[in-house]
Amino acid sequence: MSKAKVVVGMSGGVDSSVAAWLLKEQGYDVIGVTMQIWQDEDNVTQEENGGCCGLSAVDDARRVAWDLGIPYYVMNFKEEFKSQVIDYFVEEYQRGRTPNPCIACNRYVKWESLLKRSLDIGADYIATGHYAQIDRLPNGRYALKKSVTAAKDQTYALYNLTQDQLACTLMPVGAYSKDQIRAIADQINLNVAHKPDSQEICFIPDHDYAGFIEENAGERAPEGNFVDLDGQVIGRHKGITHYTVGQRKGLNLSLGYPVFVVEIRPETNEVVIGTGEDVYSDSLRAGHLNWMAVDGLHGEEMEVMAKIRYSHKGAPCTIKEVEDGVVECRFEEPQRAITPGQAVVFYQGEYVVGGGTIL
RNA sequence: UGGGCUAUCGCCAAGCGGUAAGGCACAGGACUUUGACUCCUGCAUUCGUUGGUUCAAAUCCAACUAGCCCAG
Repeated sequence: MSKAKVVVGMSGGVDSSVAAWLLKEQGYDVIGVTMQIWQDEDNVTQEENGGCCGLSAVDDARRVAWDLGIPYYVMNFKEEFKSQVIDYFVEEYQRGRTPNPCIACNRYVKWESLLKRSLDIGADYIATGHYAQIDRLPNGRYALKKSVTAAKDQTYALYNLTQDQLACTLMPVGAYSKDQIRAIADQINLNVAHKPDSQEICFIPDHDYAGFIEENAGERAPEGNFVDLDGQVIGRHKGITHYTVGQRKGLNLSLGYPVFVVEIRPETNEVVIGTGEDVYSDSLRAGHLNWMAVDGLHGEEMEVMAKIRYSHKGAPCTIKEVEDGVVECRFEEPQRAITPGQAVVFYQGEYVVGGGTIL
């Protein structure tokens, strides 16, 4: 009988490298794959900390695969990445929303496209170096479970995976802490053992979001008014794409006390400004839902912990479906900067119940 | 054109003869999958200008300049 075959998405970083090694140790037939998703072949700017998907990725990943003695391929996913992640990212900002491109990338590129091609070449599973675990629950559904180290947990960015995708996915790193992973990398002499963690959005290495959006949209977001909650004009803004809810820096507004973005109104091209208190709110609505540990609410209310952004610790709230495909979430305590476009992910205990996009 | 008032960092603003508070903004850094939040650091040898009094002036005096208000 042949061993189960698994394709590991290798970014060249410590986590996915160790994931590949762990799977090999566990007896899988491991194939390393690096997804090429955004670089221009000719314009190779090697960033220092290379994001999750930097170009340096290929060299490092190939080296690791060689060291581990596993076959290695580079697959081109630029088209998928462009249409599913970059276009989405740009359009959301133009609509005055703040997208989370990593979630879209995970769902539509890393899983949908990579999984399909992996199955095409005869693989049984795909695997990544994410800090998350997958369990099959008594109700038969697959659900993400938080990684053993809460600090590194990445379930938030993976809430959108489907049952089919989860059924064919392995995340061996989720059972370890970051320190353990680095220790393993050291033990097996991986040259990437001390590579810094990736951070920031991988396709905008220079952090110039507005410039990137302008370049990809082919037009500059028009300037407009900053208004206060009473509708009084209090200044001019540089274009809606420069702002996100809760933002303080870069407003260039000197009112004597700190002010923050409370709301972005694409219809009128206004950015609403308020005090630190004005940016708190106790409820939200979410659409584009994806259910995980359960298959829906079926008209029932549910008590969950909800995370409203990647770094949020989570807050208790009750959720209920208020119309088809839309869930309302009422928090016990007001939450800061609930931002349209960001994901809200619901947890019960260690498991991801589901999630959606904040409306 | 008379009379009065005010001129201190990009904005607001302490200071009232003893050698420039603070807030906001801004910049850099830490953190970071929101250019988010938060935190740390920096940010007027100089007080509209020119003179004068004094050991010592942003603080007192004079003139000039600018702005505001009242009178016309």
